[in-house]
Amino acid sequence: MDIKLRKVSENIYEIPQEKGMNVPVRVYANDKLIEKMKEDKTLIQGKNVASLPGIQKYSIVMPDGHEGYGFPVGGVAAFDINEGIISPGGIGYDINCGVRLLRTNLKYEEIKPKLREIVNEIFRNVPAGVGETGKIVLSPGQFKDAVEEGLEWSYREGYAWKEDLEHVESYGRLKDASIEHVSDLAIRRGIDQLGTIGSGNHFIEIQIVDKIFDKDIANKLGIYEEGQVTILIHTGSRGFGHQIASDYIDLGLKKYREEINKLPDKELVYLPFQSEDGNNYWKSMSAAANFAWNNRQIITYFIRKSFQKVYNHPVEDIGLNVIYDVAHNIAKIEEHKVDGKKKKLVVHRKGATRAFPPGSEELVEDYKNIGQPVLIPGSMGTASYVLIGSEKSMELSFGSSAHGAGRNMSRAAARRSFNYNEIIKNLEEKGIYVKSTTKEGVVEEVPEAYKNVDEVVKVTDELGISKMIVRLRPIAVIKG
DNA sequence: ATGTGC
Repeated sequence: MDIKLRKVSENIYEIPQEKGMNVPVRVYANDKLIEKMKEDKTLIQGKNVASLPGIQKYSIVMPDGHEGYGFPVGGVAAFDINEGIISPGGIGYDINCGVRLLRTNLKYEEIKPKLREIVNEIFRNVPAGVGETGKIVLSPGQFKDAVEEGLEWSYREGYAWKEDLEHVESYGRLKDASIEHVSDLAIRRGIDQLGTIGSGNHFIEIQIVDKIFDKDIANKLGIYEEGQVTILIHTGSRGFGHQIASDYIDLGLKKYREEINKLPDKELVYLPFQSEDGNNYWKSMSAAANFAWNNRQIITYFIRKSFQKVYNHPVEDIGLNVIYDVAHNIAKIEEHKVDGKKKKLVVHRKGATRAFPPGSEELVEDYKNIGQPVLIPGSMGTASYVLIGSEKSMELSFGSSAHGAGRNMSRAAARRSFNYNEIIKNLEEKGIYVKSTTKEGVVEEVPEAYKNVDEVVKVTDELGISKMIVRLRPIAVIKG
C-alpha cells in the first residue's frame, strides 16, 4: 500500500486525511525512525486507526512505534465519550502493562558484592515465566476486592506503604472497576498470579543512575547522584488481563460483525463506549488495570523482603521507595482541548505513556508542580530513562509520550540470528548479570532486536512532550 | 502479551 507521508516539521510527519479516514495521522519521529516504520505495518495501522468512529484530532504514532495487534504499538487515539468507541483490540492483550521505578539509598559499590545474592533472592520470591503462579493465595472474595480496589487493597493487606499509593498513576485504582462482567476463566487464570513477572519483554532490572540531566527535578524524585541504585519493574495483568481482552475481542467480533467488517482491519474490533457491552468492557478493563497495579505492588513487597533478608537491615534505611508507576497499555477517560473546547475523551494509549505537564489536575499531589514522571525502559542491557511530562504533550499527543525502545526485529528473526551464550558473555562484559527462566526468553530480547532508545527519548525531548531527567543503566536483569 | 498456533 502506498502511504502519502509528508514532513510537517522537524520530528513531525503527517498522513493526510483521505477517504475512509475521520482524521489525519500524526507520526512523531526523526528521519531514521520513520524509515523503520515503513518496513512493517506501523504506518498502515496508524492510518487504519483513523477510520474508527468518533476519533478526535489525529491518530498518533510515537517515535517507538512498531507493528502491533490492530493499533500500532506506540499508538495514541482519543475518542469522543458519546459518539466514540472503546477498542479491546486496540488496548490489546496486556491491559495495564506498565513500569514501576524504585529508588534506593544504596550506591553501586554497596550493591556490587551482594548483587548475585540479591538477584537470586528476588528470583526465588518473584516467579518469572509463562503460566507461573505467585506466592499470594487469595479466596475469590479477596481477589474481587483486589481488582476492584486496586492499591487501596494492597495497602489494607500490608503489601504497600501509604506513600507508595501517592506515587502511582491514578493512585493505582481505576474506580469504575468491577468483576461482575469478568469471566470465570479470567478469574481462574488470574487468582494465583499476583506477584509474578510473566514472560516476553517483562523483567525486573537492577540499575544505577548513569547521568542526571535535570538535578532539581531528579532530587524531587529522590534521585541525588550518579551511581545510586534503582530498580525497574516491567510487567502487566498476566493471564487475567489477557483473558479479559480475549473475551471482549471475541464478543466484539461476534456482536458487531457488520461494523467490524467495514473496518480496514478486524483487529481494530471495538465496542461503542456508550453501550452495555462497551461499559462492561470498560469496567472489566479497569479491573485488569487494578490487577496490574497490585501485581507490580506485590513484586515491590517481595523485592523489599529480599533486600531486607540479604542486607539484614531495616528496609527504610535501604530505601526502596516508589518513584513512580505508569500504565502504558490502557484507555483512560480524560478531558482534553479539541478545537479550543474542553471535551471528555476515551484516550487509548497502546504502548504509550501519559505525560501530563506541571499543574495538571489529575497528577498526584507530590508531582503536581513538576509534571508526571515518564518511565521509558530500553531493551535488555541498554539504558532506561526517566522523563517528565511537559506542556507540548497536551497540544501534540493528548498528554502522551513514548514507552520504550520498540522492536526492530521479530522474535523469530532474533532466534535465528543470535546465540544465548554469546549474548550472556556480551552482557557480562558490560557488567550486567542476567538470570532467566528460559534461554529463549533472553535470545528473543537481545538488545539488537530493538531500536535505539536514546533516539526515541531524544525525539520526545526535542518535541517538548516529555523532558529528559535521568538516564539509568542496568547491572542485573531478571527475566521469564 | 499469553495455561504461546491452523
